[in-house]
Amino acid sequence: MFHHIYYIYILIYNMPTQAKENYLKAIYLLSRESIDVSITELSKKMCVSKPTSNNMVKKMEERGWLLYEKYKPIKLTTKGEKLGALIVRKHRLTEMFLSKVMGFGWEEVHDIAEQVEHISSIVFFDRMDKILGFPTLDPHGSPIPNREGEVLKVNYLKLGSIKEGQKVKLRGLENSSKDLLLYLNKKRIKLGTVLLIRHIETFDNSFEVLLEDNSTIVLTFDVCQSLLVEEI
Amino acid sequence: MFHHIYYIYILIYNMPTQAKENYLKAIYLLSRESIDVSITELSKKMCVSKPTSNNMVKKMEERGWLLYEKYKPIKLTTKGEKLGALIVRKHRLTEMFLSKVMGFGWEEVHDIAEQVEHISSIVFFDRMDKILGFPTLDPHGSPIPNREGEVLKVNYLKLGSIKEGQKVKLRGLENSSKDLLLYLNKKRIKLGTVLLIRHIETFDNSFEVLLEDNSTIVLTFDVCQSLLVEEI
DNA sequence: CATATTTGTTAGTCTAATCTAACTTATTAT
DNA sequence: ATAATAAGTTAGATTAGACTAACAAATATG
Repeated sequence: MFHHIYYIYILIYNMPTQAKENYLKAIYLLSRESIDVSITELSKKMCVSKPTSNNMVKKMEERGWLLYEKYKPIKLTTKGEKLGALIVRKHRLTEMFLSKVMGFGWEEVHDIAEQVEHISSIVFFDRMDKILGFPTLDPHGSPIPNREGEVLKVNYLKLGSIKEGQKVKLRGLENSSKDLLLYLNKKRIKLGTVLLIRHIETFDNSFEVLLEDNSTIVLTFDVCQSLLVEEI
Repeated sequence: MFHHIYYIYILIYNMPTQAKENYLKAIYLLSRESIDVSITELSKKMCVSKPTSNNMVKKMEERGWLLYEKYKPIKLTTKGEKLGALIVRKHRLTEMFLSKVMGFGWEEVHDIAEQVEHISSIVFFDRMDKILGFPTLDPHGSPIPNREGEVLKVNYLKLGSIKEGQKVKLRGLENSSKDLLLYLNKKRIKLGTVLLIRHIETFDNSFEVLLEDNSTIVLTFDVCQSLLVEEI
């Protein structure tokens, strides 16, 4: 008689709250960067106390989204992995939509997407996807997981590992901090920009780079390590 | 020394949570319909118990959003009125965006907007507004409050109050329930549709209406009371 | 190896938002 | 005018998500 109510209860129980979605996303992204996700690591990423993340991890384990043993790294289950990927999918699709359809700059999209990603409507994101022509990369060159949570493996190199004289195209960013994005704007560098490494200064590892407009700019090694490129 | 922290605290304290935004919106909309908002009324609208809405109303009064005296109707303050209007603004701008830019049907937009309206980014909604060309009405003909929370007064008539022989144009809806919208879709009636009242059946008050394609449809009085029209 | 440091856990508190049960105060109807 | 009904309130409980203080366990370091 009350089977329906039972199933609805189970359904709601298994829906991540906004907070849990954020934890899930954090664990997912850290894992993807091959970082061991400890309770401490997670609490740092989420800006919460250790007991808070500890507690959250236990609740998420109960829901079958991850496995955790004291002092061992947190491991997402298949279910948790998929949930995490789908949140990242919503985030990156939104970023792409904000950029391509609504005309926002790549430095503006993250903060807005951070809120939009928690919208549950599936049709909403499917429509974005369709309007965008089913993109595979977001405005920062990061891959958009597909509807099954599967991610295209992209294999770009850090500019810092490229040799003098090489010509490369900017394909992605290792970190998409607003500061970096604004810096790149100022230097007129965007995805697809062609860079020729004219000289690497051995003293401080800074890169002298020639742009297509024949202007030369100098990038610190730190910045170079944030730029993912493809040799051309 | 800690003045900044104090101000940030005050700022956050004065930001409505998602729940409070929903209460504010409900009170705002009920007030606009000239309905006396009692604790009971509010609890019904919000689908919560009376103690819950009672409690919430007290908290909102503390924040200076409304005035309440036992057994008397809830009255929004200027601040509360504006906050409420701005949430409705976000909701209706979103509906318009979903309809005009993303191609959703007018029966689909409400549920999605219900979530999007809680996004705090101001630039996000301003951009929607700009892309839409600063619309004043949503896809159901309801007015979109401006950035100051001011609302254009629209003065449409209920179809039910129109006399036989009159020709009218559909301008808005008294209630935008999904059922009504789907029904109107089926009858091929949308905003702007011209209706000629051919005959009013005295027996059940049903309206025999001629459409521009020369087809005749019969609308119950209830449906007629939900249709806001302009005489032409 | 012993100690210091880092990591994780426990216990207890807090706020927001919800509930139920039981009660009080108005209003309405007979 | 009084009893019945509706409206509002109080008290106490719950859950999610956060905190601090204090302690325990593992790892790292001198």
